[in-house]
Amino acid sequence: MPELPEVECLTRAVRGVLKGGTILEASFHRKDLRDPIPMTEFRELLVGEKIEDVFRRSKYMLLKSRRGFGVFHLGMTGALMERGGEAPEEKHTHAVFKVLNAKGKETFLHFVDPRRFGRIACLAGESYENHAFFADLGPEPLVSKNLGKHLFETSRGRTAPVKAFVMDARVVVGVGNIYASESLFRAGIHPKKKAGQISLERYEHLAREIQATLQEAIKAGGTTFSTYRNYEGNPGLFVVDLKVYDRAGEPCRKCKKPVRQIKQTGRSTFFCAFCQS
DNA sequence: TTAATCACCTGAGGGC
DNA sequence: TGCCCTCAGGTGATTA
Repeated sequence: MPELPEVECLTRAVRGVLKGGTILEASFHRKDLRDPIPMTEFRELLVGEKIEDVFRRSKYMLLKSRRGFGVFHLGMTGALMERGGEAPEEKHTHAVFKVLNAKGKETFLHFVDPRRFGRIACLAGESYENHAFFADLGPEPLVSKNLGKHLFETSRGRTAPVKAFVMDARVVVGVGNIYASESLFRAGIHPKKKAGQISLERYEHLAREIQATLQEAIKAGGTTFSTYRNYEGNPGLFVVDLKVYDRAGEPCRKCKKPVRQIKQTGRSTFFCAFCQS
């Protein structure tokens, strides 16, 4: 499932193809995903325009043209893959973009999303920061130099469990269910501990582990479960390094006691009751 | 304001 | 083999 590392890997791949290039055609095979797709506006803002940049904010990938931004979110099962032709190769191919890359070669990008939790949107103008998608977002964990202090200060007075707290994109972006469980395990913090009761020292430790976990996942090409595929259509490799996620009942990699699974705010949480307090 | 719950959606997997 | 049910989770809306 795409989280920040997967979107970062995708963004880097798409940047290599599309920055300095042009979208020649945009074909949409359905009118809506999570939201209606603004097909006409998307074509007006991006088709035929030079793509000046491709970048990521939170779990969104943005394409910048002279006239505005294309916005992609992969939701739960989304993927954007390079393909040799225009014809959909998969059942849930919802959009196909014919692209002329910066080197003058034609290629096709297919947006595939079986569960349709993804999003294709566009924004007119020169800035995106004030749009509803982005206005309330917290800092980027990979570039924030004072993430631990930020988490500590933001959490004062909060009674929500720390796992729900770090998954809140208004607090810090990009920490999804997998990496929240993994980072808390690595920092030795129990996922049910109240966010407001955790010390600055422990938040600084957690911040380091969030950053390290995300960086390692990016290096490995992202995490894969049943549906995630990267830009080339291949699975990510980070699943082999997961310490607790999806390992309920298996021995903890530190103490050998069984990893436990609980539900928190409707999500599965995996942790070691002996290593995390 | 904060926290919890629900809906959206489809495929995988288990039980019968 | 086929049907039914449950589960998975990012995000935004709704409720408490």
